This record gives sequence, C-alpha cells and structure tokens, in this order.
Amino acid sequence: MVSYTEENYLKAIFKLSEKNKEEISTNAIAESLAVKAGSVTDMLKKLAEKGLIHYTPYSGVELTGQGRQTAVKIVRKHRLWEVFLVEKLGFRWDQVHPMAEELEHIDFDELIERLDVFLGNPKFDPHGDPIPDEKGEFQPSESIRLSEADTGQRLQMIGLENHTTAFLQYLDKKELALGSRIAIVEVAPFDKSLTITIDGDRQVHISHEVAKNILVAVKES
Amino acid sequence: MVSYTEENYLKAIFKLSEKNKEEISTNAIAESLAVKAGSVTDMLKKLAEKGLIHYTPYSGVELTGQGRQTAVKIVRKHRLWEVFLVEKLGFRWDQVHPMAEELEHIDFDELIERLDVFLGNPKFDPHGDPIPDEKGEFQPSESIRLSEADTGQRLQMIGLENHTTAFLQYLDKKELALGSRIAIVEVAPFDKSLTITIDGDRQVHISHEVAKNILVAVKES
DNA sequence: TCTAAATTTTAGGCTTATCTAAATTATTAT
DNA sequence: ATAATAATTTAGATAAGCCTAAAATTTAGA
Repeated sequence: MVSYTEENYLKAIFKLSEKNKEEISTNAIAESLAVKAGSVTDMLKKLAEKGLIHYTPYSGVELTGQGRQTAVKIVRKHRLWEVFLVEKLGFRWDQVHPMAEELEHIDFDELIERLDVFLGNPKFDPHGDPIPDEKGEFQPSESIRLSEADTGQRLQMIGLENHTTAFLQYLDKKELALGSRIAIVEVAPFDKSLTITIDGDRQVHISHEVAKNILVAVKES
Repeated sequence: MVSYTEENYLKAIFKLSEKNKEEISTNAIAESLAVKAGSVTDMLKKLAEKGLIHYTPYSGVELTGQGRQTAVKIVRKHRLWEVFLVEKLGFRWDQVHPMAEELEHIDFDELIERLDVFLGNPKFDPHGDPIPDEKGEFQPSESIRLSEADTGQRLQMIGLENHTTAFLQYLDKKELALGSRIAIVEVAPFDKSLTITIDGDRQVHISHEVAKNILVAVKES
C-alpha cells in the first residue's frame, strides 16, 4: 500500500528526475512539496524500506523500477483527468491542475482504463504533456524550445516547460494555444525577443523568456 | 476544514439519521464505519467542538445545520459520480460504490456543478436514490416497499432499501431494474412470497425479504 | 588543504486517527 | 429496587507525517 503522501513524494521525485537527470537532492524534494528537509529524510527512509527508491544518506535518491511505475501511473491518471475536465466539463487549461492533483490519487484500474477509452485514448493532456499508456510508456515527441528555433521554420506549438497559472493565462491572452502554427519573423539581437506569426496571420511579440517555455515541433517544409 | 475522516463520520451519522429518526448511538456509528466505540467518542468530541454535531455524553448525537449541510454535499457528490460511472463509463450499478466512496471527498464546487450539468442534472442515482440539489434539498418521492403494495396496483420500481453488491446482482439476475413496471399477481399466504409480472410479461417469484427491499411508486390507474 | 558555508540527517515533539483495556453510566430483568 | 448486563467514555499507546533545533557530513572558497 502506498499512501497519499508517499504517492506525492514519488511523483515529485519522478518529476525532478525528468528535468535534472542527475540524482535528486533532499532539498529539491522539500522545496517542491513545500515541506522541511527533515520531513523529507524521514520519508526517504520509509520509501527505501518499501523498495520504491534507492537511497544512500547524503548522496541523493533515485526511483526503483517499482517506484517509477507507481509515479508514472499517477502522472497518467493526473493527465487523463485533466483531459476529462477540459474536454468534457469545459474547464480552461489554467483551471484543472488543482482538481487533477486530487483525482490522481483515486486508484481503480478499471476506472482509469474506462476513462481512457471514454476520452478517446488521448496521447497528450491539455498542456501538451504526454500521457503514458497502461504500461507506463510515454509516446516520445520531438520538440525544441521556441527560443531555439530558426527564422523561417514551420513550427507548431505542442507543449510547455512552465505550467503556472500565470503563464497559461498569458498565453491565452496572446491567443497562443496548443496546435498553433508558428513562424518566427524576426529575433531582436539585443534581448532575443521574438516577433512571430500565429496561424499564418496574427503577428505578436514575445520575450525570450516566454519563448524558452514554449515547446514546438519543427514541421517538414 | 473538514478532514476526510470527519467527512466519513458526518456521512455515517446522516445516513443513520435517515433510517432511524431517533438519536444516533456511538455503537451504531462505530459499526457502520468499522471502528471501535472509543474512537467514535474521540471523534464526536471533535465534531462537537467544530459545531458540526450536537453531542451530549451517553445520550447520543445529532447533526447541526452545518453538519447536515456538509453531509448532504458529500451524498450529492457520491451520487453524481455514480451516475457518471454508470452513464458515461459504462460500469454496472453494483460496481460503482467503492469508487464513488473516494470521489465523493474531492471538493471543488465548480467541478460538482459542471459534472451535474454534464450529466443532465440527474435527480436520481443508478440505485434510485435521490440526488440533493446544490442547496441540499432532496426531491421527495412517494415510494412504498413492494412488500406493502396490493395485488392489482400498477407499480414501478424506483429505489432500493438495500445496496449490497449481492442484492444488486440478485436483481440483475432476475432482470429487475429501476424503472421496471411491476404488478403483483399473487401473495403466498404462508411465507408472503410474491409472484409478480415485470414489464407486463415475464413472471417471477420473489421472497418477502426481497420485496421489503424494493421501493415502488404506485401509478394512477 | 583547511575552514566556512551549505546540505542533510538526527533527535525530540506535536497532531490526527486509531486501538485496547479499564472505568463509568445507563438499561434491563428479576 | 437492585444486581447484572450493555453501552459509553476515559486513559494510555501506536503509527504516519509533519515541525524545529542541533549534530553530522559534504562542498566550496581562500
């Protein structure tokens, strides 16, 4: 049995591992869960005893196969529920995270699989993040940051590196959505800010910082 | 803030009050939550401090207005999710209780109201139990036990007094479902068992015990 | 390289929700 | 009316998760 809290630790470790590749520090986990470092140490010992992580004091932490499997399943549930909330209940993409954060802990295999079917086996959530399949496999997608693309390339917005409400609402205001076709018109040499066209017509200006947080696929041209 | 566990106590007290009308005993609560009486006493003190119940030691318990409101909201969520699971995900009515038992604790007002709309503002759950509205009002429905109906009356099955999986599956086997039109052909004097017709054709035999647990509406004839 | 700073762990406490066993109060039967 | 029984509450423990403060370890700077 993996408790609600243990699940959140595993998910946090998984997400940190995705970003940083290296071993995950106690402090990083503490920060991401808004708890104190001492609490994290306690939990790491427990998770290690349960065989969900490899833990060597002072040296960091890594998920075991079983730990990763547990974490990925939670991510799967989270993202499926987000699709449900947006596609079926009509929520906006910036509203669904807190609800999915609760729904993800409900654990009935048949519920997940029926939900998946009901939603049409979606491969990406409303923010463009991939939804792992029942076996925990992610569909790999080739994406680069918009800040790293070249002028003239045909691009399509397929994901985000930042999921804060503020950022999502900013994109809404600029009418930048997943699936938008983007072309870079010009990069300002001074601050690397970009002028882009969206869906072939509207022209908008965005900062380098924003462009770093937008993931695009490069389309054949 | 009402914790997950406190919610379950309030719901248990509410359900016992529905059935028994009288004051609710510590033991009854303990039994329905599968905990020991001593644990119940602890919790009753806490709920009383929070103003959710009226509690006098040794004399029983009653929900306050606020306590009832909290309990009814949980019931509303439970039953809406049951409708979702059956109508949208295709579960059978005997499968959904444990899932709804978890989903009912997820508390976002907008989620509930959007789910309600998505489901078409259902007034009854898959077992025929009424779904309270946002204000906590139940739509009253006139029902009697099948065991109390008379031969010759036109009846319609609209609810159940027993929600165990075994009973639900028994009804499935007899092809008795909510909405079935029922007429009593004969009541055996010896054991009060009934011969009934279902939807005008099929004739089945059921025990008095089963008939006591089926709620029917008497239709004008 | 060795000391100062940063990180991590340990130790001791707190809260919530549970338990068991003992003590108290209420109910029932003679 | 009172003794036996049943129900309830109290007291003392336990486990999970969190905290703060002190100790230990690692890392980094001079």
